[in-house]
Amino acid sequence: MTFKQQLNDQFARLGKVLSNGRRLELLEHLAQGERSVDGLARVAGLSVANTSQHLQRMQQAGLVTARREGKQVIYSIAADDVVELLDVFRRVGERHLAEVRQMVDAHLHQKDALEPVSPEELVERCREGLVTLIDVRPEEEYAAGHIPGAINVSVKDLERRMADLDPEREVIAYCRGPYCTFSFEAVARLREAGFQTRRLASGFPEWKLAGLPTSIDDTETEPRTSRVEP
Amino acid sequence: MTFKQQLNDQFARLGKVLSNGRRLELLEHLAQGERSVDGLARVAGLSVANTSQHLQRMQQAGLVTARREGKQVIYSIAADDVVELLDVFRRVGERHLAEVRQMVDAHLHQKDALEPVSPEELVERCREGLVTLIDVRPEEEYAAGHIPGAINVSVKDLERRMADLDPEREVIAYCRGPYCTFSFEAVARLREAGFQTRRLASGFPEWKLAGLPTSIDDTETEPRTSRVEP
DNA sequence: AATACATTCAAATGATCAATAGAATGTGTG
DNA sequence: CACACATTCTATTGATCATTTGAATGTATT
Repeated sequence: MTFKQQLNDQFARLGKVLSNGRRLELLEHLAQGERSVDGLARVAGLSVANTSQHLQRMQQAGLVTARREGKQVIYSIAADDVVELLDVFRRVGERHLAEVRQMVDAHLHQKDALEPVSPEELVERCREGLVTLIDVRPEEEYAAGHIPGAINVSVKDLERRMADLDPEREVIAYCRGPYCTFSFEAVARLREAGFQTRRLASGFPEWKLAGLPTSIDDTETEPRTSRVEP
Repeated sequence: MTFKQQLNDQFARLGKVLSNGRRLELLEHLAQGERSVDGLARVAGLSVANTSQHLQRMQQAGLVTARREGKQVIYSIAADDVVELLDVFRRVGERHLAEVRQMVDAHLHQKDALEPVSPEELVERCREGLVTLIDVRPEEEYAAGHIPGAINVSVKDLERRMADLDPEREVIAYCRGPYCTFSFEAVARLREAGFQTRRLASGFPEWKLAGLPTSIDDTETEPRTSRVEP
């Protein structure tokens, strides 16, 4: 076993950790913000023991970190580059895995017809003040961080709170990321109700990764001054 | 099994493909340029049958493509984003896998002492014409593509061809990438021989990915006009 | 100190995968 | 058409992993 082989085996460990759909799902949820073990287990629909084991594997690989808070253990993404990795991963996957394309096209019907909005365009539109920006993730994730100016209308509450939205303004919805179905669903339902609606092409983690400003409980933070290129 | 789970399972297939050290090594070699099955088997030190199977798995995942040429089958990287993926992968791995850090530090002794040169600095130095740039990869890989102005001095031939190098000019060496040991070895040996020498921080695939100019058999190509940020 | 709770550990089962060797396929050459 | 050659296929073995279950650990509360 040469040095080169040993080194590549180490990198392969990272691949092993990313080789399980449940773990990828947990990572996606963690990219929204930190969470406790049973919080994650609930949103991912897994047993607590199973979730714990997956989290430990990811911790060993350095993808997530854990800290104790009272009787709970709170996990979070270890660093920004993990979100970046997740992003490249899905980008390559989408482009190359025929099954993914097919599945995405079939399920997120007329993806192109929904005309996604780019982050740049969203910034522009928000500045103009002509759009209503809604965060359709669950309340907890909104509280852990969201795009400034966005109001939290989770998909569950959408029907109920639709009356609060101004029918004259375009509504832009965003959620967890490009493969989260919340914003697709929200756009579809709002359009049925007669709203002019589009969805943000990416989600909150991508927004944050790009160094754009975020808010936590209405306390706005400054955008990062510059992007570090390693 | 929900739609989200099925989708993540598809992405996990990508992880599975990247979860084997041998495959990562094959990908690294393919990032240098296209190669036949037994060519790859030889450089990676694997059996032909084994190499073939690994390549087929990667092809299924859309990471590499194959074409027939005479009685040989030539494999190559499917798209640039695969090199990018490999890059992020190793970057995250290096930062987070304690074992990797330790292994790299131990083996590539005094990594910092070798003061790697950034691509930007290299471009500048080349323009000034004050350095000798050497490509220390095997001849085949040099032929498949290299940095303009670089001369091919494979590590094997280094001792023999050292006399051809101008002792007054700084020598900068590059190889397959940040974890290829060729350039480390070359720098070490050249320093022993009294040359002022440094290594390029990355390798040829990273150079090409960044859109910097490359040559094939002394036919220089234009650099890409701009980098697309998704 | 005793209890309740969140998380982790340990063991067991079924499934998937890497690697090897030998046979089979398909392609160019004499 | 037969031969040599590169690659792929098939079958097998040993190893690793996901998941479940029940017990054990560690932390706060009463």
